[in-house]
Amino acid sequence: MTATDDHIDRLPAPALVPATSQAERVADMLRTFVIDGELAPGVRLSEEKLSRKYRVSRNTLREAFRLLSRERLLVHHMHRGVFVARPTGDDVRDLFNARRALELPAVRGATEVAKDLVGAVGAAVDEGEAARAEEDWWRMGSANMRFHEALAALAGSVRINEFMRQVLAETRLVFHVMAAPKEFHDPYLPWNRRIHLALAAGDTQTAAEELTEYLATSERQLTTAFTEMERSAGD
Amino acid sequence: MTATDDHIDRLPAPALVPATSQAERVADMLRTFVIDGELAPGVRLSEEKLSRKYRVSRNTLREAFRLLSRERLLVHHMHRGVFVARPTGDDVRDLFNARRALELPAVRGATEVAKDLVGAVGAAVDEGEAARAEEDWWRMGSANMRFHEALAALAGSVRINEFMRQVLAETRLVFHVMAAPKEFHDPYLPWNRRIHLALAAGDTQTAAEELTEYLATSERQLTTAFTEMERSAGD
DNA sequence: ATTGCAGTATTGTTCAACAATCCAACGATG
DNA sequence: CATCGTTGGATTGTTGAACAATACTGCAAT
Repeated sequence: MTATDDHIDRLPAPALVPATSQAERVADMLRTFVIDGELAPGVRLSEEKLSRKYRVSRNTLREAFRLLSRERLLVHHMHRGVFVARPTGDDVRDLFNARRALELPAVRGATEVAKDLVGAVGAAVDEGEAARAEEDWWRMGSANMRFHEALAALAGSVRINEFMRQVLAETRLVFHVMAAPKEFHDPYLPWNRRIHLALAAGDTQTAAEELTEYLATSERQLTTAFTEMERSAGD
Repeated sequence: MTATDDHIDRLPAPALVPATSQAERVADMLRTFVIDGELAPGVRLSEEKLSRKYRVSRNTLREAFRLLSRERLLVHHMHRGVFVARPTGDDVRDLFNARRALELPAVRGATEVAKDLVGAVGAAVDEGEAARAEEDWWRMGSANMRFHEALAALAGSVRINEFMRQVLAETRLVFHVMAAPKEFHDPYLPWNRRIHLALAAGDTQTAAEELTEYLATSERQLTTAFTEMERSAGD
């Protein structure tokens, strides 16, 4: 042994050794189900059925529900149960406002930022194009989410990162409300490429302009589909 | 009765009639305790004692714990219990990064925003000065938080608003780690006034510059105090 | 068509029990 | 003296059952 214990200090922080609880595991599972669309927006999650299916007590299940409700993926109606969130047109507008507030400033300030953060943006684009080549539309959607996550990460705050992940998860719900996996992501891939190229070249101005258009176009596309949908549904 | 039911439609939305649950009430109470500093950072919250004191079952209490852990006000250590979060110097830096990312762009884009949002900013400043006149330092701190909350609200997203509230609540914890109520808020009041004046005049450029300085100064003040503190504590 | 009133199903909450784990104290060992 | 097992006690993790409170359904009455 050496005289000092410096090696110990270089080990990963204890927070990285999860030691996860049952409630968190269930929450993780449900979260992926919701994000993947296996649990459709609006469906009710019966405490009894779920607790029996996944062999956890109702109490533990309810702890998981609380976590996911705080993330807006589930909504809790008193004495009625928890439901998979069903975003409305107003939610879509709010989500895009939030994304503009997060992504645009992050891109604009990307000059004095570590290069590996920009690299992560490019990696997400690559991943998206690879998925597109294999016609794996689901993976393509994931890559697109990661792309925007990487943009927000340019701000350099883990809290912002977490919040952005949440916003994107909710955005994913929006896509599930109106089943349209391929056509919606398809035209945006080259846009992502252009944004990354501008970023890598240090041209944050162009990157921000492209992103602004991107978001406006995407929002318009979604909101029109939503208002159409809500008009026909809630006549 | 009239022929239509339009009056009904104008009533407040059902979400505003909370019908709150026990767990949420307990969470609300604990949240204010933490924010007000009645529960000091680092203290452990015993399930048994708290459940007996507030006449709720351990399970209900645990639901409340989950909510507050998600807000970073409490931290959950497996098999050890929940503790009031004790922010570190890294947390302080991250919090200020987040605030810069949220507040500065909101201020810069405040031109095409509703006037009442800017009005809310001014109201917070007034409140702060009124509190200062009465030497109510605690209320002054609250007003300062509301001021920054109002700044972030210029972005026009309820999700951003909620996130900002969370960030500010955590920031409040930082102040409790180092007990210094008055001296820390005191010099910032005139700064707030200048920022609001610039905003009201439509000079978002000046407002953003002032805010940038404000945040940098505040962060420097806190981080130096923190590193000093952590150096002496964890030698 | 609306209102009033069962009955039923589900959630809200509590309680008690046990398993799993951490922690502090003690002693053994080198 | 410092370090390392061991042991016992305290606290959390999780469960299952029970009961209360509430929402929903269907039907009868107006």
